[in-house]
Amino acid sequence: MSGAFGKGHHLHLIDGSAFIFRAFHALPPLTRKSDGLPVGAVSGFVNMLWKTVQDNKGADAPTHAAVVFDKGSITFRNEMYDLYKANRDEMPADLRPQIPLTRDATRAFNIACLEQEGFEADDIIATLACKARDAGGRVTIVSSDKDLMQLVGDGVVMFDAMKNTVIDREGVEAKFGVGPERVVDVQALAGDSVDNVPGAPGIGIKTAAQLINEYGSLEELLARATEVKQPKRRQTLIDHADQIRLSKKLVQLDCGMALDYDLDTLEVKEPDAETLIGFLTEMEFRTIIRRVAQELGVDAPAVPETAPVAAEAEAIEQPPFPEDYTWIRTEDELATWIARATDQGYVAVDTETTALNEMRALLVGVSLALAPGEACYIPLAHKQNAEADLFATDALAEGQMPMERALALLKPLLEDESVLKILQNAKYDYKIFKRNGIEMGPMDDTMLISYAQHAGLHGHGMDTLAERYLTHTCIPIKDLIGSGKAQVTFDKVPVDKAVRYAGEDADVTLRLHERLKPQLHRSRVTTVYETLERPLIPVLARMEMAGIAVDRNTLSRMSGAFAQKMGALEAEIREIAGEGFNVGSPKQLGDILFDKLGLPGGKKGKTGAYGTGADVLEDLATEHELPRKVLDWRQVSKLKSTYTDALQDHIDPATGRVHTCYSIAGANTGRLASTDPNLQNIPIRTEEGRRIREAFVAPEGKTLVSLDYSQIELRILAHIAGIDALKQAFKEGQDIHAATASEMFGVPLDQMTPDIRRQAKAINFGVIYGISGFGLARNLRIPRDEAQGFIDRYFERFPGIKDYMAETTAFAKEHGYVQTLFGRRINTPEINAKGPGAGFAKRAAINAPIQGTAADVIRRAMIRMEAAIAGLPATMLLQVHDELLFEVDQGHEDELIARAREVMESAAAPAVHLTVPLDADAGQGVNWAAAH
DNA sequence: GTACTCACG
DNA sequence: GACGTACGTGAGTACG
Repeated sequence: MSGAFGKGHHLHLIDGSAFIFRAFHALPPLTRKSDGLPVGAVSGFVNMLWKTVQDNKGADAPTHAAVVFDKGSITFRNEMYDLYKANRDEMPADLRPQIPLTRDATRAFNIACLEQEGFEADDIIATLACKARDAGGRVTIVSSDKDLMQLVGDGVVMFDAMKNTVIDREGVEAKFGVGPERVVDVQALAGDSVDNVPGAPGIGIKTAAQLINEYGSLEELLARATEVKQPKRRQTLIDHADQIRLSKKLVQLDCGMALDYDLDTLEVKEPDAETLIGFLTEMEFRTIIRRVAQELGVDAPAVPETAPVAAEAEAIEQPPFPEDYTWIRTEDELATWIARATDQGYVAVDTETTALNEMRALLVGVSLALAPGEACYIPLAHKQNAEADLFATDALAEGQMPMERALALLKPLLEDESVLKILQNAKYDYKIFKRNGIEMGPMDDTMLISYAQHAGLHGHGMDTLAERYLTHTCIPIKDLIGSGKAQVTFDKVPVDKAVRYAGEDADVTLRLHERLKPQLHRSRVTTVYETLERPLIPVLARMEMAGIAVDRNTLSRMSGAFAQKMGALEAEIREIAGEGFNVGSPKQLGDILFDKLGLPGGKKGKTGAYGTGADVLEDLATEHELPRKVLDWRQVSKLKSTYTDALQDHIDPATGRVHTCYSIAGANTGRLASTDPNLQNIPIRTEEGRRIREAFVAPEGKTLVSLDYSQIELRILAHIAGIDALKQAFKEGQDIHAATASEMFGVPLDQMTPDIRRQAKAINFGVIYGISGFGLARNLRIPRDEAQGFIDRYFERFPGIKDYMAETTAFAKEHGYVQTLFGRRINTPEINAKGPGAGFAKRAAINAPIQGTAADVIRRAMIRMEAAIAGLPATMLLQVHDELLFEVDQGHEDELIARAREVMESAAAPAVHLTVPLDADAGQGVNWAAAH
């Protein structure tokens, strides 16, 4: 492509500064091995640049490209408004030295590198985009910065490299509610807390868009401000007209700045291999060197191995992912791999099965990895290709050894105490092997290794981890088994394809282990991983496999009764509403309640739909009889569909029991989560719902025993925040909510009323959740100032709580995470965000150490429980956050309760000495309702 | 697939 | 000084 820039040309403008900050914040700190220079942001920047270049090699490839940077922090905007961007934190010390290196990187890629003193990157991008567009070419701005959205239009789009999405005119309208040409008007009104653009106080993007759409433009709006109906808005617009005009100037990008560059100089050029490799070698980016060298068709130079500072060297040697892996067909071949694994003392293992549910899944094959790029797959139960063999689809495919022979060979390896088995989501494979007579151990789990370090930052599934830590995209399982109706089980997958997929899984798992395991130490969560995560794998596996007996007849009878009740309610509702409608549709219900019946109630934000939640209906129930009926219907409907119907489908035909699946790494705080089915939300709060627990039964001759921690989160709060009055109340075994009320309101305990106690209870819970006047007011249905008064009094009476909240928030802001008493880390990446997200993050940060510590305590109890009740005819079945449910032979209930209580009440020790006692309440009965 | 609603701690 | 708010989950249903 040559000649002056014009029609047919395509210019890519990459927002370099945004790239750098994103890289810096998204990646763990990485230093150059030889001298410790921080290079994490450079590494991320280079990876993103390389990815952008590679992804854009298709038909729509750019003919011209440039990376644009900010230069200096003082721009012409500061002359207009000295507070512009004044709220920006200073650049982190680790990032500063990396800035020039990112310029070097850009030049090494042979991409034009643009910056100009006194101008922001945005202005350079604006000027070039306008020029290119006016010359008849097309422009793609690689950025997700909303300030650049004003440039979108004919021939100009944005590309969000993170989300991989194109932002065009429609995308802008979705974000701002107006077209690109009015974006500055909306921004001028709404202001921007990130850039410290003042805007109009009290007006956000929503309101701004509405005003601009109504008046056509900002100028028109300001000129006719006196016509605005809402008095508050009108006054704001009149009072702050100058400030709004200034804001517009601040957000308006300069399309006509004098540039030192010409579009034609931005023509895309192939990078010079020597220069680029040279730069990367200097940076010691081994992985990317290899990839770049491969792409450019040159040999990758070896980066001299300097002595790593510590064992947790970051840039691990990573060979490319091979096209294929080894297909193990014979026992001899398998024996060779097993011998090598045994010899080296570790091996990554993965199983392929016919289902996600381990109770029903059948083993189809096993893969092993010994080193990065070196993995094999042992197919065991693949079916003959159905198309090739129409009449014998049950026949096994060629090239597989007998299942029992393979398992007999694998068993000694998998059970070898001296060989570490590395798995992703080990509980799954552990159960599969267990069902095949193999008790696997010892194990490492990359999912849990990631969770211990990165809870709160991202998910811990293999695809996510591979993408993030290996920059590798895994073969999607859908490519093999399809999706939806056409989905097949893994045994129908042709073996050659399965080899590639399964081999990759084991390979990725091994590489993730190499990458993440050494970092456990650095994050100081090794003990968390080793004492709170890993030991839970076999414990939970055994609980899940034990399952709990559920009586189908009880559920079935209840379903019938619920169906009748729903029918009756539906008839009544139809009568009252005067027409039939789907009560289960919030949309239709909203139309009936608010449009047809004209009940008071507003629309909700995002979708414009009416809110019809229980709290709304509850308020409406005083005005009309319909909402109450709907509430009743909803309750019954929920119980039927979610519980009495759905639970029946989860009864395993083989065991007659329900086997839930616990996810260890599901909840950020360290809590477990229960799925398929969720047995942690079985009703209890209403009498009718509670009866569902009667269907959870003890088999003949056995009893269900339940122990639950009493007020564990409040106790932990009292300990952490050092609230003597609360601690004393717990030590004396007082009713804690009554004691709180007594402290707060000065009411003696013997004169306590249920209502005062109820209010204190709500405050106690509120404190754990990161209280706000608004939230408490809503919960107690009292005026907001009254709620705020309660909170103020609470803090006055228990100043330690306020201190705890302030200290926790400050810690989170400084470190980006909070900790439980046992050292569990919960990352809080949003804590320093501006805007409404900050409130959420703050409350989550306050809650996480409390909820997380309680989660740690019960984990410790569960891990110790098996040994403590060994010898008793008892089994631990379920965990519900602060409750453990057991099944025990009749006659041994008291012994079980005594031992389990001892374990639970002493679970914090010796790691943590709690200054409050932990109490566990016990119950027993023939079903769960009776046992609680 | 997303939004809404509601079950639990 | 306004904004939008209780913390953490999973599942069923409606709807585009």
